[in-house]
Amino acid sequence: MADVISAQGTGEQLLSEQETVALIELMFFAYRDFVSDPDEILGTYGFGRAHHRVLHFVGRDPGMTVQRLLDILRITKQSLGRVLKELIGKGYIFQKEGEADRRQRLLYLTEAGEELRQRLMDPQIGRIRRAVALPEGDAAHLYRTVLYRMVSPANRETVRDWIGRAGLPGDAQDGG
Amino acid sequence: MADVISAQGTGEQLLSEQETVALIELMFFAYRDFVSDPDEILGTYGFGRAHHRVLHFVGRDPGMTVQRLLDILRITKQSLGRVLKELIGKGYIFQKEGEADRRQRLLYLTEAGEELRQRLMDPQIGRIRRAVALPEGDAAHLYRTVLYRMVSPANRETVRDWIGRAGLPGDAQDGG
DNA sequence: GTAAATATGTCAATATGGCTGACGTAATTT
DNA sequence: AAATTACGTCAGCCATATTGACATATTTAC
Repeated sequence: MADVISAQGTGEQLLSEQETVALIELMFFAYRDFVSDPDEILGTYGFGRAHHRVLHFVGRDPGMTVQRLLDILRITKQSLGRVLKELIGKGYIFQKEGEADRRQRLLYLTEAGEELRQRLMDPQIGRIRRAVALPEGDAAHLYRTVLYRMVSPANRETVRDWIGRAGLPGDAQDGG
Repeated sequence: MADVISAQGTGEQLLSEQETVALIELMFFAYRDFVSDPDEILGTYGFGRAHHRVLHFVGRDPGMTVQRLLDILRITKQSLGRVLKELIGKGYIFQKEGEADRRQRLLYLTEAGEELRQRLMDPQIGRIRRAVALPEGDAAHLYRTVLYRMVSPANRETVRDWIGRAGLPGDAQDGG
């Protein structure tokens, strides 16, 4: 870590281009392997990554509306439609009419859905736990902070609201 | 950071499921935004994410073979074929017969290719630099370490060889 | 020197997961 | 009563991946 360029005088340093490129590529390799385990499992069910996302987020917030799911996934309702239909058809998700607003079709996981969601998540939990199990300080905290700061400022409030309960660092003062 | 479960007695701690799920989701959100800037630029060229990957990796290792590129990207040559043909056709990449082995078609960026690669990389460099510009210790180093440990052990040697020059931490003792 | 393996390219068919645009229905809000 | 919202669906298109098959040139192995 010798070739850093000093920055705003606040103690932070500007990463060299070479070091930053290494991080860009590590993002690619890490993400590739991060999704490889669930991908394999999904294959045996005839599902894809899109199904995983739906299962995961519905499981995290049971009773969510279709619109909320679309906002999180950032896809169109037509794209979601096919995936959702398959998940419902195969008995992993069911819908319930909203009580307050009967236009809504609130989303829930069936028992099979909960099971599959957990099965898909297990290898990722293991991978992350092992990755952050470092002797040097609080690696998990710093990792979370950096990932959070990778999110575009315009999206941070939404992300923060979603993650919420698991605790995020105080919002920093950068305009990325 | 209260609800951690102590682990192997080496000072590391096991992350709670809740905290780990937050990291899983942050991976998703961070990666989504991380690729959003290049995606926008690529659209104006009629290119997609696949073209970006090819431009990036060829630019990082000019003269690489097609096979080496396939190994890095982990796609089939048929998938690469179309993308490569478009990049060559539009003048961003050119091929040169290998001198030692004349079967090889070594890959290089044209000047336009170099320019586009840099243009696509710039916002990602900025995003990462801002994300790791933290007062708390060496955030970049820790971030790189964690990302590296997210890579499957079976792939770490390849990744390490690739990243190499930018310096990676000593290989740790986990069997992820 | 012939046979086998390697590096690359290409044709064809298929799957997944996105997209836009248009239209319809039911329920809620104004 | 009219406008808006929540949702679903049909149809077509695009990008990116897949498998399998086949061809060509070159290098390596026996």
